[in-house]
Amino acid sequence: MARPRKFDETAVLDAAMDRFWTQGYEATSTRELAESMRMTLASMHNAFGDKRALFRRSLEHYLDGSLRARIARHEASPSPAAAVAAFLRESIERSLSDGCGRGCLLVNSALEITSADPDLREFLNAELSTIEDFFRRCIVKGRQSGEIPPGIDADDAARLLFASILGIRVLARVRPERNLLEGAARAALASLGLPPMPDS
Amino acid sequence: MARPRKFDETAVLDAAMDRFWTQGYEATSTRELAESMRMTLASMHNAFGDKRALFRRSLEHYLDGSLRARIARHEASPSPAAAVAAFLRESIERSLSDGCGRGCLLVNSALEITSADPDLREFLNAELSTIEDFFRRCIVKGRQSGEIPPGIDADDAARLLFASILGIRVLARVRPERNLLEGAARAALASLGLPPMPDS
DNA sequence: TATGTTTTGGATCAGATGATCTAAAATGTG
DNA sequence: CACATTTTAGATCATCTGATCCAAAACATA
Repeated sequence: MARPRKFDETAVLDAAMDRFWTQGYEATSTRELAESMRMTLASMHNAFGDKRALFRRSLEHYLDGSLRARIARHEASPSPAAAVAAFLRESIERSLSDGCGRGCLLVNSALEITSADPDLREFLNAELSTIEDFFRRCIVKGRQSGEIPPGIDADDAARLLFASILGIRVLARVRPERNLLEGAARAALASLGLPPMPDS
Repeated sequence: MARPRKFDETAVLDAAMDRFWTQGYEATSTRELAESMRMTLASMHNAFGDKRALFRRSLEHYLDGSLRARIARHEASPSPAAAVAAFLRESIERSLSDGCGRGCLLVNSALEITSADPDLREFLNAELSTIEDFFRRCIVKGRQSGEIPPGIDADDAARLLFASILGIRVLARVRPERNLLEGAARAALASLGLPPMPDS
C-alpha cells in the first residue's frame, strides 16, 4: 500500500526522551531532537507532530518504561511495607546508576512546565498523584494487616513519603550522592515504622 | 561627574526575579526581561551584563530577600526544635501566599540549570546545602539540650528534612494545596519527635 | 556655564528557532 | 509491472534570540 517507516519508534523515542531528560524542554531544539533521533525535521514532524506533542509522547514513553510498571509491580507485593521500601530503593538505584544526574523526567518536567499549559500541567499532576496514591494504599493496607504500626495519620504519612521521594529526585539531579539519598530514605522509612530498604 | 542611573536597582531586580521565578531561565527572553524591568536592552546589558549574569544577580536578590535572612533569624532562636518547625511553617506560608504556584526560585533553578554550567551549578548546590546544614545544626543542638528526643542518626534526620522541604517546594509549584504541604510537614516533624508547626 | 563621563534610546547584527513546502524516493497492492 | 500512498530529503519561511553599536541625552563637577 504505502511506503513503510524506516525508523524504530522505540529507538527514536528513547533518543528524544534522553534529550528532554538531560536538558529540559525549553533548552532542547527541534533540530537537536531530529539529529539525535536520526531523522529529518520533516520526518519527525510527520510522525509526531510539533515539539509539544513529541514531548508528550516522550514523557509517556518514559512513564511506560519506568514509573507505571514499577508501581504496578510493587502494588502486587504481599507486603505493603516492603513495597514502599523497595520502591524507594529502586528510585535511588535508578537515580545513581544513570551516571549523569538526570534525576526523574517526570519531576523535572513538573517543575519546568508552567501553568500556562493547562493540559500538560494536569497530566503531570495526575501522573505525580499516582505516586502519592500508591504510598497511601500501602500504608492503609499495612496497618490493616498489622504489618505497619499505627502512628500519624495515614494521609499525612503518605504525603511525607510523597514529598520525600520528590525531594530525593531533586537531589538526584543536583547532588547525586548515595549517602544523601539513602539517608533521607532511611529516615523516612524508620520514622514511619517501616522496614529498612533492602540491600541493593 | 557622570549621568546617574534613572532606575531603582531593587525594583528592576524584583521584576527580573519575578520573570525567572514564574517562567524559568530558558523560557524568559531578554526582551521580555527588559520590558518588565522598564529599561531598554542596552541599559539592561550595560547595568547587568548578559542574561546569565542578570540571572545570577536575580537569584542573589531572591536569596538575600528570603532564604538567607530566614535561616539567620531562626538560627538565633533559643529553641532549635521550634526553629525547624517555624522554618517549615514559613516556607509553606510563602508557598501558598504567592497565589500563582511559583514555588521556590532556588529549587526551580536547581532543577533547570544543567551541569553544563559548572559555576552556577556549584553555586546552587552550595546555597541548597545551607538548608541541610541548618537542619543538622538544629537537630544536634536540640538533642544536646535534651529538647529533641534521641532517635535516628542526626545526619539522616537532617537529610529527611532537607528532602522533605525540597519536595514540599516542588509541590508548592505544581499542587499548591494547604492540606498537602502541611500534611507532609506535620508528618516530618512528628516522626522526628519535633514540635508541631505554630499556627499561621 | 563648559567639560567629560555615563546612561539611554533605537536600530541592527548574525545566528537560532519552530514549522512548513515541494519534490523525489520507496514499497505493498492490483 | 504500474499505481497509489506514504515517508523521506533538503531547502526555506517568518520570527525570535542574545547581544552590540552609535549617537543623543543627562548630569555632577570644575
